[in-house]
Amino acid sequence: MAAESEKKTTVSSTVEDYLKVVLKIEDMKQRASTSRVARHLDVADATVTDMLRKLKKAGLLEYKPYYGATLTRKGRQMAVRILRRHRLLEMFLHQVLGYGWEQVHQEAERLEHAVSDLFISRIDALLDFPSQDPHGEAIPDARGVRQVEDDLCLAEAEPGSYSVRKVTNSDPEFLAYLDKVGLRPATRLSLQEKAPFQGPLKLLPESRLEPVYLGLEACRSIFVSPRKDRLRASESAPDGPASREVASRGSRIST
Amino acid sequence: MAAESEKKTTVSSTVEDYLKVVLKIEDMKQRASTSRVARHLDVADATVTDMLRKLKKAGLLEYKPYYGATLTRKGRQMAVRILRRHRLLEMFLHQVLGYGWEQVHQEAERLEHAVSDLFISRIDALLDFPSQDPHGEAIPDARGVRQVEDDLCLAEAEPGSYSVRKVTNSDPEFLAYLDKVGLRPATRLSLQEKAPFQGPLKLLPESRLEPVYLGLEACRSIFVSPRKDRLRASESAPDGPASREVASRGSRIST
DNA sequence: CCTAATTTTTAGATCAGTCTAATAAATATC
DNA sequence: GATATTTATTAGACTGATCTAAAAATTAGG
Repeated sequence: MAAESEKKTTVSSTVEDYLKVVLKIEDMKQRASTSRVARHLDVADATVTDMLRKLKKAGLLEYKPYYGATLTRKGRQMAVRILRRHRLLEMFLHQVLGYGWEQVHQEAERLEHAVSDLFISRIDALLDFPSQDPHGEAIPDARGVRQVEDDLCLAEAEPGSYSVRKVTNSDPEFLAYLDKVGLRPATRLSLQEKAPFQGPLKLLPESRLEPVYLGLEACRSIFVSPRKDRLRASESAPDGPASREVASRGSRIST
Repeated sequence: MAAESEKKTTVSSTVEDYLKVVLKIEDMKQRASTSRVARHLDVADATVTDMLRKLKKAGLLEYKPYYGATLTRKGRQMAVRILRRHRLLEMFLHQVLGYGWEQVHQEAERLEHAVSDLFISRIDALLDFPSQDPHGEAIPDARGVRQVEDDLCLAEAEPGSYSVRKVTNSDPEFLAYLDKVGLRPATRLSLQEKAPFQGPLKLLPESRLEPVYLGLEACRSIFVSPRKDRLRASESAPDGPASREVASRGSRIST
């Protein structure tokens, strides 16, 4: 009895993609329904129904017809492993091969299925075990542990001072635009105004003279953390501890 | 009319593998017969027959039933492109990620199908446009031009002084063994004796006190060039010119 | 030149991943 | 709560890459 512990199951890159998407959806606190998964992968709903059943049989996720999927520990573990590969690869492409942050996603998307564990551990060491990727997303460590991110969505933020923590959108056009207006991870900015009726936000990124107006929808993929350094005087210690390393972050990501 | 020039046809990685194998066989001056291709790819003969017909239809090779395949310019071009990717990747893994020369082949075999042209051009520059891979094989340049290698097979060599130019065997076990006995690209050695009746060769690699005995079969994958530096005095200029760069070679490949 | 051995091709299947069209279940609306 | 809308599943089919077994062509031997 028992046993069945560490089986080094190998799956196709298609399966890896399905797991990744389910993880992503679960991370967004949404239900991984057939159609939602289908939209993310750009395949027909029927294809997803089939595949989810196959993945259930393989023990990678639970699947309830007409409801959707939930990763099992095994499935989640595999999904996190791919996520780690993806983000480490992005960092590698950015730091070592000089890719722009808007270029890394596409390439990593293919490489994540092709590189070996050795490759991953070598680039991890070469990059000095980074904890964020070029978009500011946390890179799970070798054990699969993901650092908790403590940020808020710019679309929901009130006027004030912030730093960009991460951008959760991989569209190269969009990222290139953000770059152009000076909005990148670690950039400091002040949110000056929110126009009513789903209107745009008026932002002033550091090292910019003119404000930038950004649509609410676009702001949904930008996450920030409040900056307190303006109000040093009144600072107490309001929110919890947990490892933070804002400094190393800023320096690591740079341009 | 005319036209049909530069079509950026994209093929599956399976097709890339077939083209690569046909190129390899042609390079060995052999006929790319169904069964030979099948052996290289470790698939059934029938599968190859099918595929060769498909590739013929795609204009990548000529195919005569019961004879075999010949690459067209277009097919050869694609095959050389993969070869370039493969070898550049090997060099990258060796030089940048510290892979042993016996480890690089397997990884490159997967990556060559996944990396973009941008990736290739970036590592090419990073490595300063290398002309050989870690096994001493020529890396085609961006235009697909392959530097002519001028070497001879150790299995055919007469006793004398040589340098290892390349090793055309990707079996990690074998390469690890060569490494252990001090035989690597750029190693100087003297071939001291050839035992008769397909017997082993007695070799003395530089920086070795004891000779190494290597079977004839193993020697078939080692290629060497004669060293004249022993006989500096009597040196004339016997064989042709053509760009040679023995020096840069040695220093580039190193350990 | 005729048979035997080898090599290659044909025929028929399988598997993974995908699709479209039709049907069925769940959810929303009045 | 009966009907309409949306969401999912089933059914049937296709494509690319592969296999095995049987048939056919080529090559080799006497």
